[in-house]
Amino acid sequence: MGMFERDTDIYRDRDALREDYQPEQLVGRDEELDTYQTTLQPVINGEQPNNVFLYGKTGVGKTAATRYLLDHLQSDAAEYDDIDLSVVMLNCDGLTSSYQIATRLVNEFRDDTDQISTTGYPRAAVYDMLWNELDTNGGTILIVLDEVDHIEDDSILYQLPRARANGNLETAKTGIIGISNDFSFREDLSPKVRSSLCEEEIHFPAYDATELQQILQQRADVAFHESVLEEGVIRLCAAYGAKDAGDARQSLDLLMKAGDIARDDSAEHVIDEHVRQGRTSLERGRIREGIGGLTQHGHLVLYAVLTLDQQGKTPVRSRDVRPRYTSMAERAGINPLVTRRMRDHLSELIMLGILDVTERNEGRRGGTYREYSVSMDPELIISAMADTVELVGIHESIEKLLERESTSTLQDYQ
DNA sequence: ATTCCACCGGAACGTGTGGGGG
DNA sequence: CCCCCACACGTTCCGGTGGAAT
Repeated sequence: MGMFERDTDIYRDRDALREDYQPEQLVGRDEELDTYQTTLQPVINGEQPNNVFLYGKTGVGKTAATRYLLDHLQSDAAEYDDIDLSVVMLNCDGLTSSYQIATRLVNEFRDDTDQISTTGYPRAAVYDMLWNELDTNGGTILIVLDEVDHIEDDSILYQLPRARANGNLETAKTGIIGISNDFSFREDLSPKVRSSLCEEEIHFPAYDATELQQILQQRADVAFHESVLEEGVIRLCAAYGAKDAGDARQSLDLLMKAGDIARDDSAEHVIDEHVRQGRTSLERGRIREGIGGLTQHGHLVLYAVLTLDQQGKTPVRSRDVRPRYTSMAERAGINPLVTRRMRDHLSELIMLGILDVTERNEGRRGGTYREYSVSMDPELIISAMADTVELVGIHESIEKLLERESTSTLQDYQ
């Protein structure tokens, strides 16, 4: 027997729980798929494709539906000699500008050996390269921009649909499929862009609890061997996704995590307890990821709120976070940021789900302000920070603070 | 209805970093 | 080598906001 043994596995096909798994049937999206299919029809007819705008919360099947239909579209298009269809899918997460999108698109069309840098060129030069690539490729080109709301300027969304009219493209017919979690993104678009990008709109509503359970069941049937899942596991995972507005992805991630934990335990069944452990583990990962991406100052601000929380001083308004933050910065030998900037860091921590905020208004006497509190187990955050953050002297301060917590002598920090 | 508080958050501007092309 | 470009992160300035107080 070697060092590695095959796990006696509860899984039949674990990949069925992965996000990129493509089930043969999409649950609960019949209407949306119908409309979607109709808007793609022109492609098969060899006409100029429609631009489509899909919106709906995360994990409601927008991307899945797109992949599903485009797969079919591509294989069906292959039946017709006069149709030359290319599909480019680009996730805009982490890309903030049209410029970034343009460079990525150029690279999508280019050989691995011929990639361009994502910075450095004049904007117009990148667009020229893009038109060039599109025209060289030719035919019908569908460009899917997933999470398109991450782009902060309209430019590419304005340019792409008009490229042909503006004489930048000769042969290629392009269609854009924009996918967004954020409906307000649509409102923020300039009217010209909105009318072209959003000529067809499809709304994906959140899954309800029943649909979520159906989806989980469908995947679980493939993923696990029979009767591995204990009664209630599916329901628990579905509830987890449902609390955050019908998010199937979250539910599936959790189910997979629970399965993995069960497997590590060499358990024969996945039980509620595994799901609960999975939740903590996912949560931990999320925090770690969020914290890893913070600036030094972001860490200091977080530390400030954490220590205040440990002293029972939360919820705390930004005004009262400030002195703690400055003294933290001093300890670390770093110049503290200006108040305005500190508030930005607080907001960022909220976006990451690490802090909570409530808006308060005391009117003429007190004015409006926000109160911050720690939104999850401080121990989790502290352990994540200990791993990802290097700030001389600060960890020690925190640890002392936590120890002294019990003896409640905290003058040091007053 | 109007005033006023306190701070929120947008916007314009500055600086440092890293990659371009010629 | 030079100067150009985009971008992340900060600072400065300031108009906006919503509800208690008047």
